[in-house]
Amino acid sequence: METEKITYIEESGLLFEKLGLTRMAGRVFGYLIVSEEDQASFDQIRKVLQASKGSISGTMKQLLNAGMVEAVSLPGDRKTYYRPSKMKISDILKHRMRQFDDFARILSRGEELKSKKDDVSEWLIEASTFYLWIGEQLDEIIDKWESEKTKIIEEYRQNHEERIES
Amino acid sequence: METEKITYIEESGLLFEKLGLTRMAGRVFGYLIVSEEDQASFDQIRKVLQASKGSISGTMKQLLNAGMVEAVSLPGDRKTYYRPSKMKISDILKHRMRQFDDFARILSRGEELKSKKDDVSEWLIEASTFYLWIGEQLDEIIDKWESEKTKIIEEYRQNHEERIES
DNA sequence: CATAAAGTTCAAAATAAAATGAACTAAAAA
DNA sequence: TTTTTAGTTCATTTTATTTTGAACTTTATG
Repeated sequence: METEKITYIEESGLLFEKLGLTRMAGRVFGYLIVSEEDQASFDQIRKVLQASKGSISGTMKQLLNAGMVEAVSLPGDRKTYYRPSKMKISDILKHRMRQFDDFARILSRGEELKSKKDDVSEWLIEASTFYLWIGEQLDEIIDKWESEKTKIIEEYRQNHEERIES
Repeated sequence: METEKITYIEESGLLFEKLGLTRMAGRVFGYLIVSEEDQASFDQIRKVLQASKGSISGTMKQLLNAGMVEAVSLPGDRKTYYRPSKMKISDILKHRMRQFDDFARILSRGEELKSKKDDVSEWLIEASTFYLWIGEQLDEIIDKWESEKTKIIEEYRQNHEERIES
């Protein structure tokens, strides 16, 4: 495998770690992305990433659970193959936004626990309202994306090409 | 301190951990929120949370760095006091959105590294465009929030009161 | 049915992250 | 200037997370 791709796989690992997932999950996802084959077998992944079966087994479970990869099985072949799932990208965002809901909730509960109303209380109300509101707005935006994405992607593609040509 | 508040502080710790920060940072933030005093001293925080000076020192640095708390000093008093910062709540969101930029970037770079263009490539283009686009949309929404927040908060407040009365 | 390949499980080992505590620095007060 | 208080630093310890590897389960195939 090309050095560039190996570097890429490691960077993906580091990013996943930053996002609160595991490094190995990032490596597997990165590998599935840059691999030229449609899918990779368990053992192929294990060999490329030089990890143990146990580690790959646990990682695949994580990724399947997060909906980031899909398992593929073929008739007449007892192996399991994996590929990046073509999940709705907006679902990842929606999922991540739940973190904001949690944050909003804790701010709002904090406000309720205070007996004295001061400017921190004001701030807490403002902040928790913001997250409630932004959640609603985002739902609308995501609907817009789903209905107009072909057009939007085309616009971005043209912009990108212009930049390359110039 | 009331049991409820102690529970709250611990829950805040757990949430911060889930968000990728430290448990202690969450506890300190939670405490500063529910404390009835305008600000808390270093040693007061240390005592309430039963932690070492070293731990509090490092945690306060983290929180100051993340812009979540502010330090206050008073003339004729060598202590440093801390309070939750009244930062623009939308800035926290903006900051968190950088994670999505990173994610978009790695998807897009993965697409560039593939020599074969297949449906994973298509998906990568779609996904990375989505994050670019959503970032722009969010900036607009945040502007809207900043200019209309008083009105929006008032609307939410009324809704909340209605729910309580009924 | 017996064999072998493909994965899973889980206890133990390795690694990483966070907290402690003691020695240190800075700055106000006596 | 000396003392005291407030906080920082950092090596060590504690705790939590990840990985390994060997024994086990499952499923296909001769």
